[in-house]
Amino acid sequence: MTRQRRAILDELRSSSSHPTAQEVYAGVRKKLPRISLGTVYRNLDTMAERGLIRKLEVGGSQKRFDGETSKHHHVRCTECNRVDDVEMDRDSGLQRFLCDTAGYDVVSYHVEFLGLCPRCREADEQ
Amino acid sequence: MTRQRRAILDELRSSSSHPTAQEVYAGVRKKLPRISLGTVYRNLDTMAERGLIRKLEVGGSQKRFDGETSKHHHVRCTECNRVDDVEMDRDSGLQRFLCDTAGYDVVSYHVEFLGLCPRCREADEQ
DNA sequence: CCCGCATATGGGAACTGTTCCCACTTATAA
DNA sequence: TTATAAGTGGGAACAGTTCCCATATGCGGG
Repeated sequence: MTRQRRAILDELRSSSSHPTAQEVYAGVRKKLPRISLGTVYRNLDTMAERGLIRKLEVGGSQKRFDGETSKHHHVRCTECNRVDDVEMDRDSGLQRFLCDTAGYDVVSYHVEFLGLCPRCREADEQ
Repeated sequence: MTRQRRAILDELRSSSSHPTAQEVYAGVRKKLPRISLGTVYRNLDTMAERGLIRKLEVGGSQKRFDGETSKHHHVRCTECNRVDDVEMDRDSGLQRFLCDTAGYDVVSYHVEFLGLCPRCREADEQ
């Protein structure tokens, strides 16, 4: 656990905004100005593999990361791509489909809601 | 409706594999060898905007397209990124969450299942 | 406390998927 | 036809990410 990895983890855990790698990089640079972008990507990947953090499977052109590893779903703003959490019980109705779908060995699923976040809705109304 | 656009639409409609832009390009080139990749991207985007086709909001590094515009969900193989359809009733339980979630104006949602497709499962077992 | 070594880092080059630009062509309607 | 709005091909430019490698660092054993 290097200084850099620690800083990246702290940054992610203290953020509630599901940042992209570039946003994590920008944040961590305030404490470690010489950290490289490659290091940020490398650590985000290895920590995600080890289950310390979560790499979100959402649409959009950039990957997003989450310091909260418990299972939950997301809303993404179709305009600014901001991602927020959705509180929601595990839907047991969905689980029924996990076993026998197109011959797949289904191991998980995720739900993404799409809509306008409060900021963008307000901006649109003006 | 140009020759090129027609060919792209035909290619998509005759495929059940949710191809990426590059795969569509490869397919269309059999009929129109001089078509450019830019034209494929341009037409996929405009047809998606006009609702002729669908741009899938799935994870993975490449966008995928679907000639079938009716609402349905998807399974993606975690190994080869192949995408298949999931037959599933609209889950009215989920609809309840659409109105008041984190202040968002939610307009849609999608579900993506993740797992191993038959081919990859078989390959893994060997 | 220091050594050795596996592992990580910084910097930049390379890669992949996508978008953009522009001179030229084509579809469409008058 | 011809005018013109829209689309095309080719390639350059971009953004996000991964890779490479010489150097540096964390860490367990002596």
